[in-house]
Amino acid sequence: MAQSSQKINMADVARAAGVSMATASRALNNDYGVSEATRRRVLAVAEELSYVVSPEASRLAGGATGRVAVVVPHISRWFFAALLEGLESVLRAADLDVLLYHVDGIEDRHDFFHRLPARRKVDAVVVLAFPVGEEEQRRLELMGVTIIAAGGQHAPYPNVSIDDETAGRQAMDHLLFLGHRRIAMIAAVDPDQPDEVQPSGRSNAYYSALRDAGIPLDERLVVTVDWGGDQGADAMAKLLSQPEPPTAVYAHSDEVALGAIRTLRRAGLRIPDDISVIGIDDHPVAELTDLTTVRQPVREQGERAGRMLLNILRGEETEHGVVVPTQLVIRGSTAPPRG
Amino acid sequence: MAQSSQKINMADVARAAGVSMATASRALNNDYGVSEATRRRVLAVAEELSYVVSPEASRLAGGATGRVAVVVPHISRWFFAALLEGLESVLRAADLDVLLYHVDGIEDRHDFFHRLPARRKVDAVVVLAFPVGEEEQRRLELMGVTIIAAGGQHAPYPNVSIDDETAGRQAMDHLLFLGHRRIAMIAAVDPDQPDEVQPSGRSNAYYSALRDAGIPLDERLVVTVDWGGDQGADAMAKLLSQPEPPTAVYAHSDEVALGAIRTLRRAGLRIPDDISVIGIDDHPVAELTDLTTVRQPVREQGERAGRMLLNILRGEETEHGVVVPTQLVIRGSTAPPRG
DNA sequence: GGTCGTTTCGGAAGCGTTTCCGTTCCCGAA
DNA sequence: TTCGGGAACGGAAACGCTTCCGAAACGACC
Repeated sequence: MAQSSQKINMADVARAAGVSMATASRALNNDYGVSEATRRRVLAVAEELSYVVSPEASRLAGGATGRVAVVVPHISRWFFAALLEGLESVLRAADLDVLLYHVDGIEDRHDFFHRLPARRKVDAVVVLAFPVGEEEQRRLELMGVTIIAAGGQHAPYPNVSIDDETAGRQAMDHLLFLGHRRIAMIAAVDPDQPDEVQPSGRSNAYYSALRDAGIPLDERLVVTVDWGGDQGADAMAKLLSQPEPPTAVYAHSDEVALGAIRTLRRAGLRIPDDISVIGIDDHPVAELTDLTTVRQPVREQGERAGRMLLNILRGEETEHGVVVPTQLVIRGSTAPPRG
Repeated sequence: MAQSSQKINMADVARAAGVSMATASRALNNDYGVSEATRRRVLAVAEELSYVVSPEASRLAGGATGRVAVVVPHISRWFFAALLEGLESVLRAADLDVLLYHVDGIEDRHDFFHRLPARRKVDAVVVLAFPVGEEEQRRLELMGVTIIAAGGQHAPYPNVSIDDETAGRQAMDHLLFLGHRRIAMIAAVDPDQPDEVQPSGRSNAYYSALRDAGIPLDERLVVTVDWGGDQGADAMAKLLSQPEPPTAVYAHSDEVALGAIRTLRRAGLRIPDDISVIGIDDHPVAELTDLTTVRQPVREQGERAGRMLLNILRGEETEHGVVVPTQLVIRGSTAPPRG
């Protein structure tokens, strides 16, 4: 049994199976043009010799890399990590390797698109949760690989995401349903994504909900801040300093909502008795802090994106834009206004 | 602007730089035997042509892959994501690509080590925050690649982490300093890491702190649960159901502490007036929820691990075991016991 | 000025596949 | 019996790099 466990290659397999390398290659790849008998023989020999094709050589000679690049910002935030987790799971199940490219900050991002380190290293690129600019699009296409997007603003690529406006409406409608009329909004923007100058779906929801409810807009009740808990806290402080503070706060995300709550608590206000707060996302912490929110299936978005990619890679048809549903989750941070 | 974006290879670069491929290769790889002037010229041309070496060809010919595998569990938890973030940043700065292998659950993990998908695909493997078993060690070594660990139990590899016992002592000593004598511990274990049967440093800290303070151990004040916020909540409920509840709770992690707090709040208890709670980690949410905790520099651990790896890959000397310091962060969830 | 040691550089042989062209073989149709 | 056509298979040229080995250039030293 003590065989020379030297590095054996396809030539060895071919020889042992009594076929040419060409045929061996075809058999090993389940390619067209090999008789069933031959294929079986080759496969058996390969198994016997516990041979596996060299991915490097395979790729060099023209095959696929079996790798996909994932570009993701802010990876230590739950949302992005969860997205990544979902994506990775289906990709790896399909025997694809995931090359991680974390881009934080606008310049980091520029750098990435400028250098395109993924070039000729992957079969596809998945852009997680950020908009792709014109110039960036061009460079991406230059790579000549499949591209898809997930979890974010609709890129011009196949993508999966939630409907932000609907999610926002679910939150606002809940507040309105409870009887609130003086509702503030803490809008959060990602400072690293300047493209997002146009009003977001989550903001639109605020305006349309008020309009539909016949409540006049009070500009002072809208505060826009950079994304983040601390920013949420600051925003809440600003809101609180007004002559007629809101009875409810609609925050664009759970983290921002948590920040707002901290300010509220420190100010001695009770939640939801004195003021209601609602977020969006259903961050795991939301459950631990009894925060009412609108849940979006984050991991699932990553998974869907992964499956989409798989389909495309296989040359199959696939949906182009998938929208996954969101859902109101009522917890302890919202209640009817006092009175 | 419409340049032919054809695939260019090293031969093109060499030609453009007026050198042979051999020299170009050496220059691109920062190899020995190229004059500084030549090297610069080659690099400039490469940049100009936005050329990157084909990892496949490079590897095939005997070079390095320029890739490192990162094995990480629970990626959507802040701790792991932050670790990864730090690691990735230094690795990418060094032009190494990161292959992400997410292993969740014990079987997933076994599967990984059994198949070792990273085989021949990477130059090194970084194991993030989980202990490596005997058998796994063997298989890892079989790969013949560099291996390091970060953020976790000391593996038999170069690694960086915190001193769990010290961290625990910082938390316990704070509670004791405030005057608490009836202190409970909610110990958290990772259900996916059965290796961790031996008492952890965080637990040891509890016992030694009590001993040093001359406080007799009350077994009923120790609850061990699986890691997680909900589990923390359950543990707290158990603690609360006792005839003589604690005046302070030491939780192994911030998430667990938050869970405990939820139970406390729901029970109508006020924090820190009625009961103090302290966690470990300084999860971003801790700041938002005014949770006193012991901070560990997570991102930094990832970065240090990355630099260690870089050193090793370069064949330089490097420290074998790095311990980064932790620090007590006093916020609003702890106070002296009610007198 | 000649010899020897360094340093820098080029030629070319692989590395292990895939795939483009053929070639052979077999079978049914004419 | 011959011929055409398709299936099965083989030869060999890429694929893009690294590296061994030797050549050339350049000083330094005697």
